[in-house]
Amino acid sequence: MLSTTIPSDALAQLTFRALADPTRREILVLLRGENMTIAQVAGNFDMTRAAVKKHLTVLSEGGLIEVRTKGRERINQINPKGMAPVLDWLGFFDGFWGERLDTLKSAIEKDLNHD
Amino acid sequence: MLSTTIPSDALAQLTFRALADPTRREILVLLRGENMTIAQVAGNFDMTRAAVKKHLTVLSEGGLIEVRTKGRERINQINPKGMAPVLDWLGFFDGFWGERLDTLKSAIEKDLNHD
DNA sequence: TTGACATAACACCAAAAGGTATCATATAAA
DNA sequence: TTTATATGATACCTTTTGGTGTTATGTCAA
Repeated sequence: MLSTTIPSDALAQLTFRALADPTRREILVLLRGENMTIAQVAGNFDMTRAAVKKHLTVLSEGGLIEVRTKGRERINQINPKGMAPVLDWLGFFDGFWGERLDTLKSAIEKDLNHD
Repeated sequence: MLSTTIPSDALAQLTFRALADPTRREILVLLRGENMTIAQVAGNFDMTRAAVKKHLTVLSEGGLIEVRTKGRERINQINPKGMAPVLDWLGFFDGFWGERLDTLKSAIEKDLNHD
């Protein structure tokens, strides 16, 4: 059965926006392995440090990373809780997906299997 | 446990982009209930048909909707399969996003069972 | 066939996004 | 203290995005 209330989208907007850029998603993949300073992140891209900093700011606004100061460095760290609004929004479609879809299901299943 | 292979992001880019705009997410919520022509979708927004058409094109490019012609009308219909690249990408972060993604997965799994 | 309607296909505009370059500031280290 | 380093902040440029308005095309119906 389909829900009738629309989830508050305002909460999710900044997160969706943060995820929309491939560089930012790549940064998340990097930070998944270890925390990094701005310079360390920038070392992985063919882009100025200032440009990387902008991406980090957007990620931070989207709640996907947290930044803590350590001396003159800024340590950027993934914030797993930040994905919650997106997952909530996707969850709104649960019933719909479940009712009709097979390809999506197999994608999810595949993921479940190699955990 | 963390995966080591980075998922192909090219596949997901158009989908993430399509989801990044609040109007487009709202359109998905609308289409979740019923299929609609462009005019019908536009009727739900304070925006010209042309503007709505652009959003529908982006959603289509992202694989999130499918359009079929019926006479002079274009019926826009949700394509749940289109969400798979996004869920795959999110699945890459299992260890981080943790329970919430698990919950989403189990909800979909549950739906699998009573098909 | 003719008229009404649903959409396509532009051209155009303003704002936002992604990027660079440059300079200032704070901190670690010599 | 002096010097090198890590970052912040600002200004500026270019491309993309979200939107409008107008005109053209195709299709249904009388």
